[in-house]
Formats: sequence, structure tokens, C-alpha cells
Amino acid sequence: MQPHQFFKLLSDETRLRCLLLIARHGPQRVSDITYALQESQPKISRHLAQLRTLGIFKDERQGQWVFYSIANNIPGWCRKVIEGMAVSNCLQETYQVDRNRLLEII
Amino acid sequence: MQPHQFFKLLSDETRLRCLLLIARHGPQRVSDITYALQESQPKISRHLAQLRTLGIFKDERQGQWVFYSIANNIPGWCRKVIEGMAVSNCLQETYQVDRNRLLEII
DNA sequence: CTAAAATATATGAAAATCCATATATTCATA
DNA sequence: TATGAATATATGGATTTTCATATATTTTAG
Repeated sequence: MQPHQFFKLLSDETRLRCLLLIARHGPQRVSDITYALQESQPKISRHLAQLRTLGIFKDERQGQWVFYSIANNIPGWCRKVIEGMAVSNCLQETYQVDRNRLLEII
Repeated sequence: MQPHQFFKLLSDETRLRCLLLIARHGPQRVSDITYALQESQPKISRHLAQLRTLGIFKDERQGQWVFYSIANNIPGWCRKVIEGMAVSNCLQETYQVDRNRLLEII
């Protein structure tokens, strides 16, 4: 994956919110992400698919649910960017609100 | 600056090439960047302006030339991403070719 | 056990929005 | 005037979003 392609994934706020949620709280169901972000289900599904298509996420069906999580073979420099963000002070209130809504239901 | 805005800057290959060139070789003239990247002058100018508008670059006129460089007050998490890239093995040949062309002329 | 209903996710198609580029031109400096 | 840089406009193309619907799985009713 080329650097600018990876950054393009992170350039959409919805995708970034999905990624941060899963980076911090592990594998999650589509429906729970949809609730946490308060967005439409097709919108979330499409963004998750993009992250999966470029190899950042993997998905796994468990019964009626599909869980998305960070793929285990992503390049080191991608992982570094993701983890760097999680510990930085750059994260706005939006992301905290997402986390709180997720914690309500899991 | 919001994270997804910063990543959108990095999501365009031309902007990424400008950024990496300046991150590694310091302040540069528009004309030299244009030559190093082998792109049209308006194209380079426009992308540099975007990086400046969001506070990643600053510009400084010196006589007939305008030098662009990394702004000195950019957020730490941005700097970390930029520097992380410079030391990683993610960079393709394109970027090396840019550097070589720049070194020809400076 | 089977058929129907309910739940979860994905996708096709259309609409809306956003971006990047090219060309021509203008502005600023020497 | 010549050189370097920025900008206006038009345009093609990509991206995102929505709506409706399809598919897959589980639950419920009979």
C-alpha cells in the first residue's frame, strides 16, 4: 500500500472515527459502530468495506453479526500512525463521544 | 487542525512528495520543487498553498523567489507522522527520484 | 420440523458533492 | 521587460451519501 492511499483512508472523518474506535476498543459489530457514530448503516458498511479492501481491517462473521477489527499484517508504519494518534492529544471531543456511546452498549 | 484534515493533505501524492522533499532537505523554492517533481508550476503552487493554508508550511519571499518550509509550530502529532514516514521503509522509488533531481540543482 | 417474521449486513443505482488539473492570465520583483 | 509565483475559470472525474432492496442468519409461530 502506498502512503498516500493509506492517508486517504484516514482523510474521511467517518473512517477515522471507525478506525479509532476499533483501535481502542478492539473488534466491533457493524451495528455497534453504527450506533456509536450515529450514522446510517449503509454509510458505515461502505466505509468499513473500504478499510477492509485496502487491508487495514479484516471482518469475521459470527452468527448474524459481522465483526471488524484491525488486520494483523498491516505495515509497521501504518500501525505506528494509528497508535500514535491514540496516545496523542490531537483527538477532539467527537471521538470521546463515540467512545462513550460505544461503552453504553458493549 | 483536525486529524482528518491533516491526513487529507497527505492523501494527495503531489502534496506528499512536496512535504517529504522539504522535510528532508529543508526550505525550498517553488521553482526547484517544480523541477524536482516534474510537474507544472500552477499545480505545485496550488498544492503548496493548501499546505500553507492549513498551517503545515510557511512561505517566505526572498527577492524573486518564494521559499516554502515546514511551519515551526505544527502540532507534535503531525510532526511525528511526518518524521515517522521519513525513517520508515514505506517510501517508494518516486520519492527517491524526486530527491535526486533536487540534489542536481541545489 | 417448517414457514414466516425479524434482525444484521451488503450492495445497486442515482444524486450530490468535492477535487485535481489544464490553460490562460495576472501579479510581483528585479 | 523577463522571471517567478499566484490565481481565475472551466472541466472531467472521483467520492460520498442516500434509498431501496438483496442476502444471510436467527427467532418465532404453527
